[in-house]
Amino acid sequence: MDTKFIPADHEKNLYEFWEKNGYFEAKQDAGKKPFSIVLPPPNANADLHAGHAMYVYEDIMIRMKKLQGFATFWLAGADHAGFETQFVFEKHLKKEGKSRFDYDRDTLYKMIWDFVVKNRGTMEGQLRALGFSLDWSKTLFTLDDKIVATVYKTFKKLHGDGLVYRGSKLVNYCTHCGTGFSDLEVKDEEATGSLYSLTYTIKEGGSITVATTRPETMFGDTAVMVNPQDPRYKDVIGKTAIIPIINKEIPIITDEYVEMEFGTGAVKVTPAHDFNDFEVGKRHNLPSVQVIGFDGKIFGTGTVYDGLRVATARPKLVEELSLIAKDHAMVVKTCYKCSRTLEPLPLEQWFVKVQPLTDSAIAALKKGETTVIPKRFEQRAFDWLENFHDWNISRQIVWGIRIPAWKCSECGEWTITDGQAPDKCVHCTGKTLVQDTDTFDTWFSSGQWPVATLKALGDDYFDYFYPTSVMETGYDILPWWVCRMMMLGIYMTGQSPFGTVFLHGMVRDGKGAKMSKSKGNVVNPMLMVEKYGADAVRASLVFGNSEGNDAPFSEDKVRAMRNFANKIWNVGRFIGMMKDADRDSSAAPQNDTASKPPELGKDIDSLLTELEKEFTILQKSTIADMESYKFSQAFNNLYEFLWHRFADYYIEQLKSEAQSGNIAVVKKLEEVYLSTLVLLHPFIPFVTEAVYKVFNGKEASILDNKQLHN
RNA sequence: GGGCGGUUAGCUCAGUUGGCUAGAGCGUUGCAUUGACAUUGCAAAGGUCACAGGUUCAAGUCCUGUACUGCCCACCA
Repeated sequence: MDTKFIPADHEKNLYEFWEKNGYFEAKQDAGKKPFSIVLPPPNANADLHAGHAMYVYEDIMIRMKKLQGFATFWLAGADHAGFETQFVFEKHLKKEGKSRFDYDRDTLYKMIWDFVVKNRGTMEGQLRALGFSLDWSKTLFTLDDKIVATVYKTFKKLHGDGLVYRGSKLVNYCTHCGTGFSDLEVKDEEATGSLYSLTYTIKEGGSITVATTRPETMFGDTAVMVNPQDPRYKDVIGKTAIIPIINKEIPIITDEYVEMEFGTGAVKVTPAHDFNDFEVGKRHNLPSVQVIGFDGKIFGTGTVYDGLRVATARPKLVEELSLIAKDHAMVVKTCYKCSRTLEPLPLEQWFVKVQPLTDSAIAALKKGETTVIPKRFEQRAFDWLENFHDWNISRQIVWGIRIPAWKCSECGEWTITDGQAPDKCVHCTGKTLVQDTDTFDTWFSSGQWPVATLKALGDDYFDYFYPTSVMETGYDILPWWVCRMMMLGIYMTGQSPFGTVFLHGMVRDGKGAKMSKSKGNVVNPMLMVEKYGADAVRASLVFGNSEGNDAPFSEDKVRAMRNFANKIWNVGRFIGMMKDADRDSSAAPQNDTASKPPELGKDIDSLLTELEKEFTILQKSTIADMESYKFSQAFNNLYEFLWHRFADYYIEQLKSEAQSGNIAVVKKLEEVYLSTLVLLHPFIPFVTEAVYKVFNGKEASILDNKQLHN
């Protein structure tokens, strides 16, 4: 054995040994209990970041359950990550001086496909480097035919059950990225904007002034609104206001929604470009006039403003009308990808009517079919589920699963299929059908991931492993993903897709600050693996943290854990040397103690008993802690025991005895040491397996150890 | 405006159902060492557990309030 544990000399070989010998392959076994986790599929196209390393909790659970004799299955997969990937690809195109508009749909799709396929191996290699015991023999991709087939089927079923409808609503639309988003994808930015006073002449005489942050939308105004209780405007209700420049006449109406104290107490109503106004418009049967296009430019006003972007039109209008502005703290909705301001635009989309789905998810949580750990996140799940709006699942991008809906050119109705192009319209039997150009929101398909994957592998897998045991992921995607998986999983199968939701925190830098490129504090986990080994990286994320809390990640901490791995290695090395010494001394002719059994001194005897006892308690508490998802505590106890009790105390106390040839002492040390390795293995698989092999032979694996079987 | 966290050694954090003489990692200081490991060992310094009340034989741990701080959500134009 080397004097140091050098991860690079072992990790790759050990991983290959496990993978080649099928240690990670799931097998249904009627004699065993199943334990399954579906890996949140990382973006196929991107490198792993520190957050992905937190999936170590899944590896810990899987390896522990394997050691306990369960039939385990950790399902690997990759996500096409629709918009995310297309966004990256477009940046890539831009570098070559091109844009998405230079290609037709099929070509663009094909190009992105090749781009993703080329990069996908990187991510998978990184998961391997972290030592994750994923079953690679059953890897799936979110665009695999069988997965897509399930997504089509679900959509059709939802439509058939009246839970999917086509609706024209306002959508937060990014005119730069060319797509709309769901509520969850919108990022609010605090900003100091300007609140302008905009005056409309009243036809019957006088004028009315409204307060607005977006004067340019006045071209699309279809009413001016005041509070019915407002004495100031008593006389103008029902009269007609005239929009400046275009001289369009619009009514002055009343609605309780107007806050008298805000601004001037009068509001312009633009149903086509404001969410509140859209609702007001519906209540009062106001027409909706769109004046901002999907390209972000003003149109249809018949003025010089046509063709101007909002950002250009606004100052121009402010100048032309000499509008007076006041600083105003406001929230601007921006694109979470490109950070540009979003425009609310009217668009026909497919919506999922969420209430029946959220109801069943809430019920599953209430009756404990699924439990959330840490508990505080369960409340959050309830809050989300109770407040979901109908879910817009259409995205105006190419990279994704195209929606299997065809519009009839004759009757204008939609025909939904489970994938194949229909030969005729189901409403009027018309033959000219055009497929929707939109694709599904990625979360609509990934929301079906646990069901779709197991179904794709075959009913025997589905029947044995569904519902899965644990869903482990970051708390940040509880609403996006976890809630949707419950909603859709229950809808598809009648059962919640997982028994436990275990949420981990965000990885922070060494100072506890959010990692971000602009701050330059991003720690690359793969670099740390190269430098200090996967065991060290894994351990550093678990050690001294509390589950569900954000976890600081720093080189210092990784180094400390590297030292621990090395300590484990050297304890093994020392015990190995003692064994060799015993062999040598018993072979020595002048050794007369070899003929009689070693007599344990009283002190030695009680030390060994004490050691045995201490280990037994440790093993029990480790199992109990892990059952209750207190992985960090389990690991900290193991660390403390192996280093500061076993090595610093017991070995030091028993050192001379062992060196002078007391076989019983060496044997006991070896026994407890190897048993501790088994408990440590889920956390730091490489060094434990490496040492285990030193003691048990090259072909042995600690994963075959039966110490934890019942 | 709501909701949820956090506030414990110089730094980053643990502290499970109240029993703590309050811990860890890193950092700091001193000593040790050619035979498992300097990626080491031994020892030490360092905390009125944010603040104010309360419950209790006993509170870092439970309750109430305050301050500061972080995150999430929300249609005031």
